[in-house]
This record gives sequence, structure tokens and C-alpha cells, in this order.
Amino acid sequence: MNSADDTTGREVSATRATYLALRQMILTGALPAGQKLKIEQLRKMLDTGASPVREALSLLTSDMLVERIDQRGFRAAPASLANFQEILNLRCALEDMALRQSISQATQEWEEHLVLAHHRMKRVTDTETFEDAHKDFHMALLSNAASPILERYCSQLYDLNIRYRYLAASDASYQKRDISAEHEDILEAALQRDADASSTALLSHYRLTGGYLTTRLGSL
Amino acid sequence: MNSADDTTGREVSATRATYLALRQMILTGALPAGQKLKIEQLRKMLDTGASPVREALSLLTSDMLVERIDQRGFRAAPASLANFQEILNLRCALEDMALRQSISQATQEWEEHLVLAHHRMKRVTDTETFEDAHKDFHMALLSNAASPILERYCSQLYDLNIRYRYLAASDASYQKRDISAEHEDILEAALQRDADASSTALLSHYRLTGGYLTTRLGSL
DNA sequence: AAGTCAACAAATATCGATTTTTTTTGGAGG
DNA sequence: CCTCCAAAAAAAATCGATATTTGTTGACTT
Repeated sequence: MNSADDTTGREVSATRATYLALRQMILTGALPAGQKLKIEQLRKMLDTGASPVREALSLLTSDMLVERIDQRGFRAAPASLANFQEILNLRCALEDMALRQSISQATQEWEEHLVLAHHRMKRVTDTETFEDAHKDFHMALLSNAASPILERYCSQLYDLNIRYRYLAASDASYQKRDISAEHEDILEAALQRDADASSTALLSHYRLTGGYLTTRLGSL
Repeated sequence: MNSADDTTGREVSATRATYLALRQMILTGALPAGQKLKIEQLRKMLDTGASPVREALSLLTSDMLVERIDQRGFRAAPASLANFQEILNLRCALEDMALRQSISQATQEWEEHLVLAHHRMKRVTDTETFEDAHKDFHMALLSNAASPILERYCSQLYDLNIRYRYLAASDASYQKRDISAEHEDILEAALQRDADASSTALLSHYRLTGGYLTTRLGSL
């Protein structure tokens, strides 16, 4: 499903392939939140062995997408309104921190990286790749903070948030146009090295869609 | 090596036992930072199978104590001065956030929990259990934030920090008395529900030992 | 002397089968 | 009708062996 899977290209391990597949299934809701994840069932579904499945699930634990209970297996991380709001709040706090650090250490190289990521996001047409490009842009904003752990946390929270977008069943295509102006604002302020303006734009960007999702999550 | 391993007590899975053992070895430096972790070697060392070792290592990835490189195994997470300082900064930021939330929602129940944790920490004599009690106290301070993810991050960062304490080879016994007054200050301010004072005391608590460790980490 | 490449060695990753543990089921007794 | 318990079924955990991949060594070419 991804790039680099032609016959000549280097093979990926079964574990990694399984990891990516399961991750995608959990993010998109193909494996619903809270569901028991039985090894045998997944093994058949993905046509692989039990070991790769087990190891992939263990790795997904890092992303907080899977919970492991000793001696009684794995389950997809549960979802709730409270969980969503916690994620939203933490994202705002951590990304604000990371963005400000990024801007305070701004370099020409970083700015060019940023402009590029933005350009790529704009030019994408299909929903599938837009998700990736969108994340790339947002992570690019934080990539100059020189704080790998903070970036890791932000990336995790980003993914956890995606999950709720799918849960709310909002098709991203309509949002794409709606929010492009917001992206411009964030980018411009960052390039001006105006941390306050950039952060304000970023947080309102999150809180807007956050509020929208909150209203659509009564079913939890 | 732990409690509850008598014949009648409930058994823990080999994976969990291995996880705990490896975790301890990495935290204390028995497995040095950056070192290659060979399955076979660990399997023999812990007298268990390859599967539990492999799974334990995968789980340790969540804690950022082990790195996994596809198709070429695991290694203990590397350590560096930059890494230490990032951890220190993040801890200060995140624990400040969590502590303020805890205090803002203070309840009698939480206060009692806090007092108890503090008491238990004070009464402990041996270094071994002091580490646990010390962490319990610090986590208790944050436990009322009602933010499981934030707590998880703080717990992770706490452990990563422990690692550097061992690296700096400072014996904790001498610190114990040195810092007990600081603990009192944090506790008192929290019980007074004075967020600013409590946070200030907490952060200076961290920054003091942080600065001490920084000077002792020239060897990185 | 540096670079290439085959053969070997070592380590990782994976499979298939077995052992434990948990969960379910179907009474027997209260 | 509910509770408790044992047997059966299901699932997880683990083992031992095998297959793949990576890393290394040293002869051979240029």
C-alpha cells in the first residue's frame, strides 16, 4: 500500500508490515476502539504468523493505540469524549511549546522545509495522501524545536486525534478547503518568526475542529 | 527477586518478568546506554526463551528505554547530555502543568493520598525501596490532574531521568537527607493549594539535582 | 593498496507445535 | 433461581527448530 514495494526494492519484515497494517486499521476505525484483538483472528486476516502479529501489537503499545493486559491479550485502545478532550488539550500545550521553540531557533533551512511541506500539502488531490501530507506539514512546524521526545509526543497525539476524526465520520475532503486559509496563516506567521501569532493560529486551528468533533461525539 | 513469587502466589508471565528485569537493568546501567541487546545473550542471562525476551524488548520500546531497528535487533537507548537536558526541561514543563491541574481540582481524598505517600517515603530506610517510594510520592502529586496521558509522559520522563542518576554514579543515600526539606516544601504548598509555590518548589527541586548531574556528566 | 565479491558465521525474524492460562459451559447442590 | 464447581473450549504464552537477513572474513581482481 505504500511506496517502495516493488519486486526489486528491499523487503520489509513481516513484523513491520503487520505493524503498519494494524496501525492503519486502528486509526481508521476498521478495528473499533476497545475491541479485543485476538492473535489468531488477526493472523488470518493479514495472512501472516502469530509472532509478527504479537510483536506488532507490542509495538503499537508505544503509540497508545493498543493496550496489553498480561496473560489476557491485547485490545484496541478505548475511546471516549474525555480521552478526546485530553488529547486536544495536551496537543495544544505541547505543540505550542514545540512551535515556539522551533521559531525561536528558526533557520533558513527550516523555513524552506516548511514552505515545501506546505506546498506539497496544497497540491495533493486525493484524501488518502492528504492525511500524510497534512501531518508532515504540522510536524514540520515543530521539527526545529530540537526536542526529539517532544516531537515524538506530538506525533503520537496527532495520530490519536486522527482516530477521532474517523470516529466522527467527518469526511476530510470538505474540511480540506475550509482549513487551507488557516494553514496559510500559521505558515505566514511562522515565516515572520512571530511566535505568538503562529501559536494562536495553530491552537485555534485545533480548537475549531476540536469543537466540531466534540459536538459529533455524543455517541460515546 | 520481587514480591509475590512464592509457590502459592499467582504466577506472572515470563514476558512480564523479563520486562521488569530488563527495565531494571537498563535503568541502573547494568545494560549500558547504547549497547546492542542480543536476544541469545539476554535469553541465557535471564534463563528464559527467546519469545519472552523479544516481546519484553518490544514493550520497553514504549518507555523509550530500548530502540528497535527493523531487521537488526534492539539496543539500549543511547544517552547524552543533550538528551538529559531535554528530559529535564520536558519534565519541568509537563509536571508543572500536571501539578497545577492536580491542585486546581484538589480534594480531601487526594490530599490524604499525598500525605500518605510522603509519609511512606520518609520512613523508608534502604535505598532500594526508597526509589520506588520517591517515585510514588512524585506521581501522587500529579495523580489528581485527571490526565492519564500526561501522567504517563511524566512517569516515562521520571524513569529516563533515574537512568542519568545512576549514570552519574551519585549514591542516592546522601541525597535522601539533603532533599527531604524540599519534599516537605512541595507537600506543604500543595496542601495549602498554592499552585505557584508548589510548582516553584518542585521545579527548583528538579533543577537543583539537574544542575548537579549536568556537571557530573562530562563523560558523555 | 583499495575495492569487489563469494563463502562463512552470527544474529534476527518467523513458523508450527506445545504448554498454560483464561473463559465458557453445563450441571449439581443449596 | 442463584451459586459454586468441574470439565471443555478458546485463547494466550512459550518453546524449539528453521528460514532470512545481516555482518565478516579473506581470496582475487584491477
